[in-house]
Amino acid sequence: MATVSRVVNGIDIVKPETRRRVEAVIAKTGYRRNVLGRNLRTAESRLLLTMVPDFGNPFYAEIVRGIDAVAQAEGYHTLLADTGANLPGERTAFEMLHNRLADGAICLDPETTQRALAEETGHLCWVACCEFNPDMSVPYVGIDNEAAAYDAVTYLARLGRRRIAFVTSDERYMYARLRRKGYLRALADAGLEPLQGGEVVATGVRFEDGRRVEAYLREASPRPDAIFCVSDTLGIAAIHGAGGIGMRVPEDLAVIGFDDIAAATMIRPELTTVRQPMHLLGATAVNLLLKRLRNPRTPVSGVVLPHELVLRGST
Amino acid sequence: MATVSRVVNGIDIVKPETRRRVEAVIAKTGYRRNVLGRNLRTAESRLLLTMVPDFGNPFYAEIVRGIDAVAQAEGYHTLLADTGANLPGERTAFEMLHNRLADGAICLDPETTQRALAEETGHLCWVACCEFNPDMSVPYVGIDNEAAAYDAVTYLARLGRRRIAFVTSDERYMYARLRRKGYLRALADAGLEPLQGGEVVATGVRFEDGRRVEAYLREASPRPDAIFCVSDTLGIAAIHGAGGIGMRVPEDLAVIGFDDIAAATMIRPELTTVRQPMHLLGATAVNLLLKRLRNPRTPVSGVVLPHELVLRGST
DNA sequence: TTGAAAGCGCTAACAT
DNA sequence: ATGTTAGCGCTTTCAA
Repeated sequence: MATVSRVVNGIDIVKPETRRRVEAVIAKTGYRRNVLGRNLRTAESRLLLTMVPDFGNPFYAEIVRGIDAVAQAEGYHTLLADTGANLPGERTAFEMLHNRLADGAICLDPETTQRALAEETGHLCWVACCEFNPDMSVPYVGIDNEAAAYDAVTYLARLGRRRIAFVTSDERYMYARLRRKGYLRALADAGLEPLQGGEVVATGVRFEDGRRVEAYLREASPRPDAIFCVSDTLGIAAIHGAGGIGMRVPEDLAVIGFDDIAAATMIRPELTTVRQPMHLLGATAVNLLLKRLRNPRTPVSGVVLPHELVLRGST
Repeated sequence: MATVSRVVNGIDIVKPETRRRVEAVIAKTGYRRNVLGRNLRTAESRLLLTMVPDFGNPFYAEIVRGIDAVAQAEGYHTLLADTGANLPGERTAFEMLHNRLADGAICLDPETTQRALAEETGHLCWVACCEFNPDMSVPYVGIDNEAAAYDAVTYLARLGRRRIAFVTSDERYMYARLRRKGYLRALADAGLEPLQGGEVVATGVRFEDGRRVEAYLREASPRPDAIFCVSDTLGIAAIHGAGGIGMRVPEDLAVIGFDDIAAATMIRPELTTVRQPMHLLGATAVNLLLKRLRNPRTPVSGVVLPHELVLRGST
């Protein structure tokens, strides 16, 4: 039994002849070691969990690819949990960490949920990605959302736009709150007033949620001459909605989105947006996590990655 | 120890007084049973795996929601594995089944990979969703892809279109092969010849892969007057590409996609497409899986769900 | 109704 | 270099 274990784990104090024999039997019987037993014994699974608030948001896809690429290279498996952006869903995922079903997790969930959990999780090993709160004593990686929004809105103001609307969604997300802050600061610095009634709250960032934006455009008075959205999906909806009521983009309405998902260049006009380094965001998150996993005493650290305003036809 | 186990599992031969005491201690000490130990003992995890070939394809999102909804209602957890549509990725996921880390799986991977695995998997419990081969002796749920494609192309022909192009992608997917078959049969029945050079093979079905479609449109000679795509993402790219070379949709080019993802109604013109009952597809898959899990001797069965041609502005 | 004991499959320490 | 033993945390007989 012990020798088989050594062979399976590649511990090389086994005599070649013995190893050969063991391998032969393994091949013949189709034996496979039960990972459950191993995990129970070693209290390690070499499995990482990615907690995604909404599987349907294309923004997360590229991040997940970044995560998977690094994790795989480091000999870890990855699995995704769709938490539905709520506490019970996240708790379920953390349960798996407690049970040592997974060694660590990367959490993309709203900052509010993260905070609620940070108190319960004790010593569990996880990092925050995209959504984070520097005060939370959890390692994180993300961008400077306020600065990014500031850049986008300032650009609109420089273009001469005066009535700049703002489309946000679920403000349980820190990123949404910060982008609003950046929006307001940019307005102030440009000497502009927030547009009356120009703060639109969508129910989420799925394409479907963009209907709310279209409704706003239809009814707005005064009409905006520019619109900054916290997500590309919403920005695309804004362009669609503008078309529906005969507003021309960008002549009558300039639109800026956020993320730079693939669909942003599949519409007309193409969407100006703030690009996030999604792949790198995911890759960095895993590296942070692995560092802590290998040495739990590694001090908590945060990484802020650069964003980039990508100019296209919608402005 | 045994009594605690009884309390935790809600076995009600425990004296109320004892139960109360146990619960008090549990609350005080923050004890939580280790699921790994339990799984090892019971050889059951109450966890289901969904194997997704490409996390970035929005088509899968709604299916996954259907899966999660039913699974949760039945007391199962679900986790997603991004297999990358390749054998090693899928094998890794199946490994988890072997290890009893999960009880069963729903597989959305290409039929070719599925088939390769069906031979290795032995008695593992899994079902095929969307992608399936009725001859494989694995339970499945999907739509009639050939008939659906036939309907779409026949509709184009009835519209008077004569030069109907076909955009497909990765033909490791059975659905792609079947849709091509439906396309060809519809042409034949309408007395049309396949358009010369009008079969475009994209590298995948992501938005990015749509560039291939745009290139085709730019260079095609003769130009098509209609185009049927095996995916909405590709259909959206076709509309985008048409705009880039001054072709009007639908006047110069009618476009039909496949799936009815949310983005289909976020572009102009909106995309005519073949709708799949995604939520139901996922829900049915779980039910099939659960039936087998509860009684492994349940005969292998297949379910074919109805599709629907949704008419919009692109035709 | 409760407790004691065995064992799920594995790995790590120890003894050979 | 190999085998023996103990024990990871749980559930499930079996006895009390």
